[in-house]
Amino acid sequence: MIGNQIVSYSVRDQDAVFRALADVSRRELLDRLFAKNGQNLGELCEGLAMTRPAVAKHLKILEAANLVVVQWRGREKLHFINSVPINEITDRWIRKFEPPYLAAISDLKSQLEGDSHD
Amino acid sequence: MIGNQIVSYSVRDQDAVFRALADVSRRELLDRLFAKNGQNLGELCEGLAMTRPAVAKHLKILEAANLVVVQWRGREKLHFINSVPINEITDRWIRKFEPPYLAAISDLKSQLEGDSHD
DNA sequence: TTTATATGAAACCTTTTAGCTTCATGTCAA
DNA sequence: TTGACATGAAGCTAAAAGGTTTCATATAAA
Repeated sequence: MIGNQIVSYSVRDQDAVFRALADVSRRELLDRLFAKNGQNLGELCEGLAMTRPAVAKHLKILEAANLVVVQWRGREKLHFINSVPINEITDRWIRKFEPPYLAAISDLKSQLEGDSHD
Repeated sequence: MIGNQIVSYSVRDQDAVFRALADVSRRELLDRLFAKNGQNLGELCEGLAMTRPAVAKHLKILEAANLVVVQWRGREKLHFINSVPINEITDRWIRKFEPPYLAAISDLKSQLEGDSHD
């Protein structure tokens, strides 16, 4: 753990990440958090063609996949992006499907990040 | 187009890719094709706890997402990985969620590839 | 030409998913 | 302490997804 964020995921957990990313509404929520991190549920609902409980469910799934971490402030639940699972998956598929010189770049990237892989 | 492979995808098409990758059986099929490219349906079915029509359905979804391209040889349908959609998505999320020096690496990567982005 | 092989397609079933409505709980502020 | 606000939870419905069985079609080989 580094602060609140888990830094290494099992292959099993990666399934939750893939499935969480499969829904366009959830990707849109991540986009919104990228534009403005730390929003509460109410803010995240604004302008969406969905009810609040629906958004809450999506956020719960993102939380379960560790793509979003939360912090309570009084009665407000603030949502923050966690980029670690994304990077894990990105690494996996880069390594698998890119030509050698790109894999080398990926290795460099990992060294810069100080990751310990699998 | 470069040969048979489409090199640029719309945001709409990316949804098909995300959804295709959400299923563990389909990711396993991609893994198998990575280990040995150009397999036919029969080969891809071997040792899987699934019937042939099920595997065929999965491959159809991978095809629709352009993650797999096919080539007929007589009565055999050969399946090949297409890495382009993966790279598109990888790029998107790298750019969004990684710190600046990693985005810079991603830019370098793109230049090496000669991609024209969005 | 007949038989075996490789795949496609249709119909059906079950489970999961995405959404809703309604109600309950906890926290802040007057 | 009362009322407004922010969220959680339960129960329901409709649609999508993943799988099966059965049958049809096209190609290769005997």
